[in-house]
Amino acid sequence: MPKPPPRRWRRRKEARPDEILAAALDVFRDRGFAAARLDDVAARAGVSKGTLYLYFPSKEALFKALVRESVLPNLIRAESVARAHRGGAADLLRELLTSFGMLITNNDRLAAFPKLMMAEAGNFPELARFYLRTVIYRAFRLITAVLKRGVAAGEFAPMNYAATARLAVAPIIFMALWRNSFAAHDRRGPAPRVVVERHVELFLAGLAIGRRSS
Amino acid sequence: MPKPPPRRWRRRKEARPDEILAAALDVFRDRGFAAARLDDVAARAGVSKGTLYLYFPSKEALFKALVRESVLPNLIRAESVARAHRGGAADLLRELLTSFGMLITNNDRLAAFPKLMMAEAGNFPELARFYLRTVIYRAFRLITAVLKRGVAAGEFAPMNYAATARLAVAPIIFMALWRNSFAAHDRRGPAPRVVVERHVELFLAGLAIGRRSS
DNA sequence: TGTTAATAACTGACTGGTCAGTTATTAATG
DNA sequence: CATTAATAACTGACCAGTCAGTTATTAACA
Repeated sequence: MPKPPPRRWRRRKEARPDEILAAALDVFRDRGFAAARLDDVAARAGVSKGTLYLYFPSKEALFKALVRESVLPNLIRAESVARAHRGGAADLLRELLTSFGMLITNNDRLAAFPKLMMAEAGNFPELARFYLRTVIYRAFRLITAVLKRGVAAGEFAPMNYAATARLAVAPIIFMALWRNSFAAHDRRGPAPRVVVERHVELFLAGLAIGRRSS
Repeated sequence: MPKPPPRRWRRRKEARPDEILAAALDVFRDRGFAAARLDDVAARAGVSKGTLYLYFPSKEALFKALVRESVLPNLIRAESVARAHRGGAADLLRELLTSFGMLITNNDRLAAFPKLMMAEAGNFPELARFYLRTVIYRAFRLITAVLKRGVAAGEFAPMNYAATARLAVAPIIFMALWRNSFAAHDRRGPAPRVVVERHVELFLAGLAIGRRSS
């Protein structure tokens, strides 16, 4: 009796894109954009390399799609939290920074983006401009709005907004980068959560109207 | 009349290593470690690729030599500043962070290291461990010592040292990374110097004994 | 309802190009 | 003229993107 020929693959037009994106994010996270092999992405997605190109025209397009699907929704959620918030600016800022910090220290896949961008911006300027416009400027705008709200309400001392907005996120981004670079070799370091909490505490203390530092 | 055969190259055993290192740092800075071509390094050093291998056994060895020659001396200088300092811990910390910030925002070549390490640590774990041991832990140890000095003197409130040491340098590293990734595409951003100054101000204000933040 | 023609999802071998590291050879120097 | 710094051609491995061919699925028809 002739063996029934095993089914070698299935048509799954709907499910492919998401599976490919998930696989791509994992491989990009582990190896970086340039060093990631599309063969590996395909293998992880359970598909052949040719199939990748049925759904995404290039490696770069794959990356842009990832930013839109994985990063942007979180930023949009943060914007709506800010819009809905009714308490003080310090409270809102604490909430935004803490949840950003938790998100990025608990979620391996999200933590990959800062590393990917920092690492590859130089060699893929188009990707850098895309990320800057789509994510970074938008995040800075959100933070700046909260800072201004706080100054207007007399909660925060007057400040250089652009510089301070960068300082609000810098340590959180730093921890995300750390997680994807040195954390694997660093057994002594403090838990990322602790660093984030300490940052929020220190940052808000510095922002508050009151004693001068020197 | 026979043309005098032009001299095609010179023997310069002493000068080569430094010239090669300088060229390598430039190329690594511009393209990252993995994407840097040794052909480019050689060309920039005015030498052929084979010559590189007379002086350095591998691309990785080239990088380690760079860390030892370019990064370490600055760290060692900072340690001796700290040892010699006779004023308060806040003063010393301000001085260390400011000069670190100035160094890294004014010196293109030094600013390259954080980017290189963050970008390549995943794919070159041996390099990551080397940098962690040789540079990062040593820098954390220095900052921690200053923080402890400040707490002992009653200048700073008690704290989690490991977390706070990371927060002291995080924004400065962040600016170095920014400089090598997004700065080229970012016309609006504040001057790095301003961000560093603002960080030092904010950080020291947060550290000081006094009002609680909430 | 079983057979077959048409379609489109999917495969994987291949191409063209890149680059770290090697080696046979050449030329500067003492 | 022996030594060795330096060259440049070479090798082998790697990988993004392509495309001719294969197979699952659907639709038309008997």
